[in-house]
Amino acid sequence: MSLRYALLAAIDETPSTGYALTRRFNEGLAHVWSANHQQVYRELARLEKEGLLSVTVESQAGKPDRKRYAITAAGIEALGAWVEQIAARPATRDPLLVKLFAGDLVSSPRLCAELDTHRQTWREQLATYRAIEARYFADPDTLSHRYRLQYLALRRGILNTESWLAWADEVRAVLA
Amino acid sequence: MSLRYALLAAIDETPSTGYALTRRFNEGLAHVWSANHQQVYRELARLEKEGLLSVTVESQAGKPDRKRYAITAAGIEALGAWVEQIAARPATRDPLLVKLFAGDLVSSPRLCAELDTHRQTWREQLATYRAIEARYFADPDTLSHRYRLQYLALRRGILNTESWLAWADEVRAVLA
DNA sequence: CGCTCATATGCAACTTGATTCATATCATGA
DNA sequence: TCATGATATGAATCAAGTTGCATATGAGCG
Repeated sequence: MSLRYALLAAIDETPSTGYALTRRFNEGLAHVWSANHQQVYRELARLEKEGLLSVTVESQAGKPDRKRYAITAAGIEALGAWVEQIAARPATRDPLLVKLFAGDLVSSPRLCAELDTHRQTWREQLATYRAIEARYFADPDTLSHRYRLQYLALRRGILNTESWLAWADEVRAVLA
Repeated sequence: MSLRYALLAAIDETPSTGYALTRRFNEGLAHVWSANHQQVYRELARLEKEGLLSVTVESQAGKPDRKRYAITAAGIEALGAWVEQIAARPATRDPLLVKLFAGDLVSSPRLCAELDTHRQTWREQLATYRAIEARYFADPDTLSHRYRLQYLALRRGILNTESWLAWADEVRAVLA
């Protein structure tokens, strides 16, 4: 249910095309909400049908046409109403923890190997987040309200990744 | 896809009924994988049909009949095969972060109120985890392999909740 | 006697997300 | 010339999770 609001929020910030939004939801916004292009296009079509977004088709020389979406007054209202509601925290569902739970069927080296793979991903992720932090949020005090909040979302990504890395160290120590 | 393996693992540990499993997946196992009773009963029926579980109906005096499930050889094999595969990390999808992203539509006090609600949940959760840690895992070195791994899953729950609380403090400091 | 609560099980409809397939333009390089 | 990759869009199908509804037993309470 949140994809639509994530799209509305992103488009509220900058009117964009499905293609550009897809890229954001797989890169810069992946620590907030991720979605593939099929999902994005489907939801954009729905939102437009419901009048929460408006479309303009743009012809480009040398490239296929594209549709740029902008948020409507109804869209802003819907987004505002959703944001005001207190949402329940999402349930935890993590295959890696299920594996630990089924753990006496796996050998420790095997588990360690999987963990090393993930650890590598987390390290890279953390480096990316830290780069963004240094590049765009070096001085949080000077940020506008909007970007200060986006910075907090990034901080969440950083703290989360750090906590996975710390946990990986604990696991390694126990399995060794 | 992991629900079935979480069920197999839980039943491998102790043969149980759908009712008991549902309770575990909403309480003691909620930090690993959560599921409601409809999901549990549906999946148990499938697993039995596929021969990964066997059933025994037990009559009880004064209470409805219940079905106790046990894992079969095929079930153990399927679980083992799944555990060996390296799984991709699940994508992040958090409505709370979407709200921050849409943040200039919310007032800070409103966001703080929501955060305080969640913070309360996290505190209680952390207390529960710590109680389990003290009660069952006081001396990790003496645990069997199986319970040592379950302890690591619990540790993940603890680190995760702590990192949310730390983040909540950061948010509070910025919004104040 | 009817009410609610805990135990115990399940179906059906719906929504969301993942996967597979499809189409079209143009630039670049082999 | 042909293949590849980036841009740009979407339908169709499948799997997983959510929500609503349904049923049955017995205990305890007013």
